[in-house]
Amino acid sequence: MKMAGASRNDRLYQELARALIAELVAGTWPQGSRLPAERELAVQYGVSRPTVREAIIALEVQGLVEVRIGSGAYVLRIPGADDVPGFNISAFELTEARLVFEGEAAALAAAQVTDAELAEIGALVDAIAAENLDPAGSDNADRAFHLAIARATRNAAVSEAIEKLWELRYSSPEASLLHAKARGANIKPVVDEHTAVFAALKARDPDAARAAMRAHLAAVLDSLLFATDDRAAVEKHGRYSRTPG
Amino acid sequence: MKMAGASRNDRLYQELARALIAELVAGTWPQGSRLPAERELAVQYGVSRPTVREAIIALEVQGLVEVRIGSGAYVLRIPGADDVPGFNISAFELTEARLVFEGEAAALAAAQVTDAELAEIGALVDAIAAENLDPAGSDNADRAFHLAIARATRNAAVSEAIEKLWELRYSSPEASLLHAKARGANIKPVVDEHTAVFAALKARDPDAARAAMRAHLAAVLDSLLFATDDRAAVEKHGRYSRTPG
DNA sequence: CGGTCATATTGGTCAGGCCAATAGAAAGCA
DNA sequence: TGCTTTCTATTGGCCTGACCAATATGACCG
Repeated sequence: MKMAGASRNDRLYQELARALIAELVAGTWPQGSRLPAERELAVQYGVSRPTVREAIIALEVQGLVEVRIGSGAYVLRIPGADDVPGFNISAFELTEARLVFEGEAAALAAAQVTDAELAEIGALVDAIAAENLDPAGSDNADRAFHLAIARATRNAAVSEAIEKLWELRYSSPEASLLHAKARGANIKPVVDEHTAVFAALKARDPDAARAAMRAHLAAVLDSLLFATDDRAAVEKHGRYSRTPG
Repeated sequence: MKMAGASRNDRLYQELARALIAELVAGTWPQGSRLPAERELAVQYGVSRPTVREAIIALEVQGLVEVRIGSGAYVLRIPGADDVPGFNISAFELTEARLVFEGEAAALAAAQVTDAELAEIGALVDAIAAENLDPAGSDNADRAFHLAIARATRNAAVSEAIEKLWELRYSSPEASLLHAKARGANIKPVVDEHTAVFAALKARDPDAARAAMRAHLAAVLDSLLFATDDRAAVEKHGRYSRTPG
């Protein structure tokens, strides 16, 4: 199997799912049309039928296709085509907003976090480490980590607002694309940064938590800069670097 | 296989996925813990391993679990634990969140704001003053003032998140009720507070803007306290009063 | 011309197998 | 004793091949 954007350590079905989504975006199979049969896709992509099935299920769960027994898989929607709310928020804006907001959330959480939540967050740090071994892997653990901290503030409004930021990330094709592109550049540091945030929370030190979270997201911002040529974005950057107060 | 909530014409993996999610909700496998091995689940539920794999992939795509090769599937989050839309967000939580987030937004805006935006914001201060003369008046100008500042950050993600907070205010019956109740108690000061924020923006002083915005929302928090008997909420308050840094 | 039925196609599921990564235990070493 | 290395059982990843059920297609017949 030879697919663009693919990487090893990536489970085959994810690789295939990405390839199929790329085909959807490319217009190979228009909305409402039928995908090739599972057996056919298996031959085309050089994988087994179970792998094809797994990839199609991944698309199905995302609401991209609908499978009709005995008939085939039909395209429900093209990813990134309809998303009305997904304005054109750039990955920079998003990360800058997160830097500011999640930094404060971390500070609040440090003063509120319970032992149970600390255990949960600690486990997520490990999960992130595992997740990061795969350069093209998902960011589920990463997201869960940040949302867990937001929840630890005990303020539903805070966690709702931060969740909103993550939603924006996924609804903005540009943002999620650039993030994916930037992943491979900042692997090991990310683990240390998350560990630092966790340590500050564990110490229940609000200022340290804020600083650690800001440092982490500043690093993410840097990795985004490496992944783009947009000089305007580069210049815009920097205005969020300092710490508040 | 005998599972609650199952329906025919339902593919087996979907049925299984639902059952697994039910287990998650029931607490069978806590957050961070490992699910039974695929082979084991297959025996437990009387299905084949491919079906178990498909169900787990469905959970994985939804961000519920994370699969680590050679190790197992680990619970990332419990569905329904966090995704309870903000219908029960208290006015205190909301205002506390605004204090933190809008404070930072004001600081960012101070460094970015244009003369045109300053003129707009200045006009809104007057509008707020006029609005406050009417005890039964709306808070449209107030809202417009805060959103204008959010927009002046030049960061769509920031303004989206802050808009989200205002949406929560209106979608939460309790919050809007208490806000209405607290009106009238803090009329004149509110005008001065907004004027202070405006002055800091005009001076393009980020720290002053943050402080002014925080002071304003801290005052709102106080007026909310006067309007309630909830001692628990009163005690909870105060933890956001200090300025960061 | 329209309805019926046989058949090919397609997804659904299973069984069983082998490989690679992981993790925990056992053995070896300092 | 305590740390490192090695071995092995466990676990997920992926494949082959098969059979069943639902669907779609086209030939056949009234």
